[in-house]
Amino acid sequence: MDITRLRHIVAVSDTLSFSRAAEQQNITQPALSRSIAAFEARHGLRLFDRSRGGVTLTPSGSFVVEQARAMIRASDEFSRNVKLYTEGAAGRVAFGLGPLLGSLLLPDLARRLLAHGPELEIITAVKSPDQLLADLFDNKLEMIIGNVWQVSEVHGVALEEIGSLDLVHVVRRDHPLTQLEKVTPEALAAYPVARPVRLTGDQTDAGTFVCDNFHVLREMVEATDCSWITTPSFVHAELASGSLQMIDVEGFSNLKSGICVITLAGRTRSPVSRMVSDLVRMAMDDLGAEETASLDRTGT
Amino acid sequence: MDITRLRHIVAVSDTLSFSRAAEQQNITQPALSRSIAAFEARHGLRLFDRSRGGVTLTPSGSFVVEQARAMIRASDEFSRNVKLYTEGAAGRVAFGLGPLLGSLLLPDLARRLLAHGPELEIITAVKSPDQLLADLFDNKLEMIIGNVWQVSEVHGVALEEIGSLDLVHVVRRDHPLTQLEKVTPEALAAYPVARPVRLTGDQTDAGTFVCDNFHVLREMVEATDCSWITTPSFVHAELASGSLQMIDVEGFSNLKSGICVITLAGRTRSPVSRMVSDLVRMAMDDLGAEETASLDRTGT
DNA sequence: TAAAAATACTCCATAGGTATTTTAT
DNA sequence: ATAAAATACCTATGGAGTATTTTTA
Repeated sequence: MDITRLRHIVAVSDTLSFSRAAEQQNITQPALSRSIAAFEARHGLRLFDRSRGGVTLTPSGSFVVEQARAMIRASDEFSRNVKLYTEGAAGRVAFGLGPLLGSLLLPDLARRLLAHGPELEIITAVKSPDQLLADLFDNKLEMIIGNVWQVSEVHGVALEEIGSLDLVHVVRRDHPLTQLEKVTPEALAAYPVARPVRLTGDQTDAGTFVCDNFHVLREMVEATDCSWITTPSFVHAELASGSLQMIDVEGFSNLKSGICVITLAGRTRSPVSRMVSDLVRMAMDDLGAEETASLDRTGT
Repeated sequence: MDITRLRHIVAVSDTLSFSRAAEQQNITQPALSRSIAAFEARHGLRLFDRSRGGVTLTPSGSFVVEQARAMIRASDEFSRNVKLYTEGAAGRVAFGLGPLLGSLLLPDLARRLLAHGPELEIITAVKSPDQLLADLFDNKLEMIIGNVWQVSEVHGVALEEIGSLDLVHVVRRDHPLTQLEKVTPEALAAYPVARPVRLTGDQTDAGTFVCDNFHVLREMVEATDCSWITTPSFVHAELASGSLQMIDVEGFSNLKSGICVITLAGRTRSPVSRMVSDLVRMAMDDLGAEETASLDRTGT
């Protein structure tokens, strides 16, 4: 049952003329005549009476046209949906992020995504790396936006670098460490550490505060003696106001965190997810530029 | 967008194997591979990942399969509806009948029609012949089941005989005319006449009662001195009980009314209407046999 | 007689089949 | 090494074009 043929039928019904219908359908009149005749022969129905003063719909024709319109609507909708999906303007994607990237990117990303297509269904999960990986292997997530080091040793996944974040140590305003030109690791170890995830091998001489909510971490660091490794963009306002300050720790200069898209190896990605990771890449680039500017400003 | 191709896609999605899907779709594996590849190439989407341990759906594939299922449902429904329509088991027909045939046939006809297909939409109109013809020319009715003489002189309509009804004069029990072996037209004219339609040229010496409801007419004749021309079947019970009696009017012996299907000339009829007129024909044949038996019984 | 649909023929795109190669486990 | 998908090559069906005939108002 070719949709084209149904379009022919509806065209004749609309124009009540084989010639005009053919023109409208961009085929010749004989081709259209044959198309209609083929349908009539196959189904044993006469759709149109061609006689005195033109073409008229038979009751059968009227019935078939009604059915055909529904079919054509379905077909058009199919084409439209597939096209939108292919363009990344429709469809579903579920992806995960770590706490830092979630806090840093999601608000802005959500805005961009919603503007990108009204028929998108975006499902995000902000969790710890191991939970994200479990969901990825469970096919609950199509991709993870994460740190390179988190998955570098995991097998069965594919990594695609999409940018990097500068990482710096920050502490509260008037923290003793801000007095030092260069902070040694030993000096740093005298103060508690704030972290988004528990790290095996932490030297917890002075205490560790773990929280996967970066917004909470930020406020917490402002109010305690904790040192914290974060990206300048996320504490941009605090650095500008001075409520948080960067410190220069020996051996941690120009620390960067590679950000990548993590997917199951060998899996083809959806257009939507490509669109999302492109948006993330752009957001990262913007952040990079911003960060450089911000660092320059703070540095000079 | 060929539905066949969508069926191929869904089959692969269901079996997760090109070979098995091909078998299920009654084509060879290479043909199916090409079918899928063609879709993928045309839309720039990869539907399936063919790799380690078999075939898996990509997110795109999952999306397309979902859309395709809707499309296939629509297609199946289309085919089903057209098939049912062609068989006369679905669809709509509007037809008209005169008062006699309406009263005589419709109750039984309705029963048969409803049993014939649950997806039928039957619209009937019981009106006077001129109103029926007007509706026919207005395309409000597809056909009329009527008397031959009602339309014999009308142009633009086609007649198809489907049977005939015996007509007899009846009067109430103990009516003076029942005393006569043979009733002359003059004797008849001494009593009022019951009719379903007003007739130009009526000799209304003794009065005329016009009502297009045959059931009403029947009761009315039982209670008055009216004579009435009707078909024996419709007053079968009354003849048997004796509350109505046939009279033999000179010049009106073996009076018959030809019944026909009236349609607009040159118009192709719907399968449903053919089915309906076939049922009417059968009902008429049944009535004919019944009537003959009845007449024989009464006659002897 | 003129306009419109049907027919005759030809061509070509495409779906499908058979045989074979490639790939991945 | 084997099972399954992809490729190569061929065929045939059918959809569409051009030219022409038939129909009917």
